Amino acid sequence: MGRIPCCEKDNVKRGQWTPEEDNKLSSYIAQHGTRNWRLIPKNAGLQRCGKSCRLRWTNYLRPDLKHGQFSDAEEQTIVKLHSVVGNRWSLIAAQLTGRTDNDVKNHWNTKLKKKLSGMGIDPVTHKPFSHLMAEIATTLATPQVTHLAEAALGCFEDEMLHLLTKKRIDFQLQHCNTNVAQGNTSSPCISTKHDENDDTIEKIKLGLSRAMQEPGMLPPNKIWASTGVTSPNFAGTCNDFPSSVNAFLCCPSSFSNEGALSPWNHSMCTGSTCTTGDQQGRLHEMLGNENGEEFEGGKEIRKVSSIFNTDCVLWDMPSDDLMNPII
DNA sequence: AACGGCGTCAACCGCGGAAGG
DNA sequence: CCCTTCCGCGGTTGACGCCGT
Repeated sequence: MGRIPCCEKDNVKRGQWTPEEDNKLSSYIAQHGTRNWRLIPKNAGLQRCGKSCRLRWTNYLRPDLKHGQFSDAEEQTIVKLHSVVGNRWSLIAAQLTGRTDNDVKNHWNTKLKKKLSGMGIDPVTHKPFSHLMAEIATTLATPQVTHLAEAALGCFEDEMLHLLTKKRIDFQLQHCNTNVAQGNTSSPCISTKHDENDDTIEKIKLGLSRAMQEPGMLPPNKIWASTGVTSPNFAGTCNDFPSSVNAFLCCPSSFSNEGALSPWNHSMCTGSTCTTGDQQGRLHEMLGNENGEEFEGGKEIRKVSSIFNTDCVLWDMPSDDLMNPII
């Protein structure tokens, strides 16, 4: 049972490659090319698995590879493409000159995921955490919503509190410091802040509960169903949420019904502005024809042109209010 | 100086699909 | 068609270096 191993594990070296091994592999490939990886280590005089040789070549030795830091533009491209194609690293890497899928994957896992999370965006769905919470709420009956709100707040409390109370807390701290500086130590700074936070939670819960009771709450996730695309990364549009939820969830007017064709508007608009022209061109090139109707060789078809909306902001707050406004 | 925690990145593993007999 | 082999992909692991205590 089981799969035949790609090589005899007893006879192959594993772990880090030495410069000598790199030289052997590089010079062999320079002479003979990369046909038949299984034979390459034997012919090149390497005690390595063919698979290991391929990996070493494609991820490190290839002369067209770019080593070093990812630029801002590259990061933006990764985030945008990831929001469209998910963890298809080879596809994403193909859009970045000199980067491998391993590079992109590592960079995503070590840097970009954290950056997005720090901004209050779920790196899996590319939606604000709070948006997800409201989305879950729409699937529940009204009596359950209060419980949901409580449970969800346990998950997203930090982000929501940050967004909703940052200005107020900043003001309180300033106010408190001023009092201390003036010798007025009777001001209950800490307890006031705590009470305000509790108050904010109650307001959020109340708002969410009300939101769930408004008509027309269910977001139109027919976009994906109608095109046959099976994506767990559904996102509704801003306009489909009631104002009480929209207040801290959505982009403004640019999310028209046309914009709703792309569920990824939020991630496309990370930060205060959206994709630049030439980036859009490359993405269009990758995603399909000028009409944006083709996707990856026709395997998956849907409209993509609306991904590249401009002038939108992630929140209805200035970007410097985000936890970590890096993009 | 020693240690532990953490982040980064190269490398490995196993699976699925393509190609060829 | 079926089977085998090979390749590519994405997830995971482990080594290593840095940093704080």
